[in-house]
Amino acid sequence: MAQAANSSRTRRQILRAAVKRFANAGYAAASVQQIVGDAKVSKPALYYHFRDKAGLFQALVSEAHDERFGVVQEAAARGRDFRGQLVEILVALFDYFHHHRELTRIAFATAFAAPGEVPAKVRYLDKCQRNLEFIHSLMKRAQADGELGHRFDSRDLAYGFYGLTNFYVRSHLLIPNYRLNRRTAERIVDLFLNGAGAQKKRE
Amino acid sequence: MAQAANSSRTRRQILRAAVKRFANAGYAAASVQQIVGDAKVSKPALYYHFRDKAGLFQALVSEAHDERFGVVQEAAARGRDFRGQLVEILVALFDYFHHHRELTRIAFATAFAAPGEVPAKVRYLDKCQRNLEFIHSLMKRAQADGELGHRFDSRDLAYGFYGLTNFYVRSHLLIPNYRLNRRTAERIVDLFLNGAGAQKKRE
DNA sequence: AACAGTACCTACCGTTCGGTAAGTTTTTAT
DNA sequence: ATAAAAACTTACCGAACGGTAGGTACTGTT
Repeated sequence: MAQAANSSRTRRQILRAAVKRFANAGYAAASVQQIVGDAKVSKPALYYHFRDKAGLFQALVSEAHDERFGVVQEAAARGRDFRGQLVEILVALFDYFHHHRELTRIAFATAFAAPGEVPAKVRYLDKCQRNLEFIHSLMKRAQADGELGHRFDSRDLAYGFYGLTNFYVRSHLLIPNYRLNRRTAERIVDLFLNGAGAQKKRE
Repeated sequence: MAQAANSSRTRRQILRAAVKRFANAGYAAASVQQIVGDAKVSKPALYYHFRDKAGLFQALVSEAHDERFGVVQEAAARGRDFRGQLVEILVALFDYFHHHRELTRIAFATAFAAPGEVPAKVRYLDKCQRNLEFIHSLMKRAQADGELGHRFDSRDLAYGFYGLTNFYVRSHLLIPNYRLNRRTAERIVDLFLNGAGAQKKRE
């Protein structure tokens, strides 16, 4: 073959199979035997491309987080005003999740997994923090620009929006019939900006 | 011994050890050998009290969910008005989570776990739905009573509040320095009711 | 032609897994 | 006193686990 090691056909097949297995069984319950079976390669082939089971998992999750982070940043750049940014971010996330359901499952499960369940190697928490910090920076800028009041601490706002978002995505993972489209994104942003108590449309 | 089977000393010891192991390692990675080791009982003692590993886990999670649901209902009954109900629910949940950190970890991890990771026996989804439906009923009643506008669908509101709540608890699980007290509860409820855009205190 | 490195393979390692068979002690019922 | 059920024990399965030793086929380089 003699391709670049990161895009070898075998490597890609292993990753594809691993996503499915990890998504459906979790890290601990997914066995490398099943993975190499699905990928139609031998076990040493897997251990040639990845240091161990943990390394395989890590490569998967790390790449997914980075890609998602990039998507969010691009979306934020597309937004005209603050509300537009939030909507764009949500739409982009919905789209990303729609096309990477299994990776998303893994990411969520990993975030909530018991400390000893998932290989401790990478600090997934850091990657999540990075996302949160980005949202936080948006909130701070919106407050500085006067697009957002100072009634709430910017960190609380970041938590609130992040939480709202996560929950909708999560619900969609569990109950896929809840359709996540641009209209949903706008509704969530309005709920966030105007509150449940708002009686009429924002002017 | 000859006690009621549900409160035998051995059984309680097994459950105590199991909570710790499942919370720290996840379902699949926690082994029954470790559990009986911690509990200082033999393996067949465990299999005497529980049908199998899945049954042990199920008993744990099921009881936790039911207890939590009861706590929420009692809290809601304590609230004077709608806002008070929401605040009371949050305070009660914060308190419950504070005293049952490990069980909470398990509950969250289970909710997000891959389908094949956790024993399929019980529909945990149903227990979560029950919680959501209860919140939903509060929202509907608040709308009927005029305490809440009709700008948002009651189900969206339930999702929103549930999501906000979950996220804060979750954050607290991951980053315990974020203190969850009554003041935090009130801030979250205000954010939910008035929205991030609100500039001044609710009258 | 000789060698080195890549990219795998078959076959197997020691360990640990969930679970059980069969026997023993303790408690309760008659 | 005795049977029987409950509450365990030690000792041990077979299967599956993650991981590896050692060999092989195929490049590309010298």
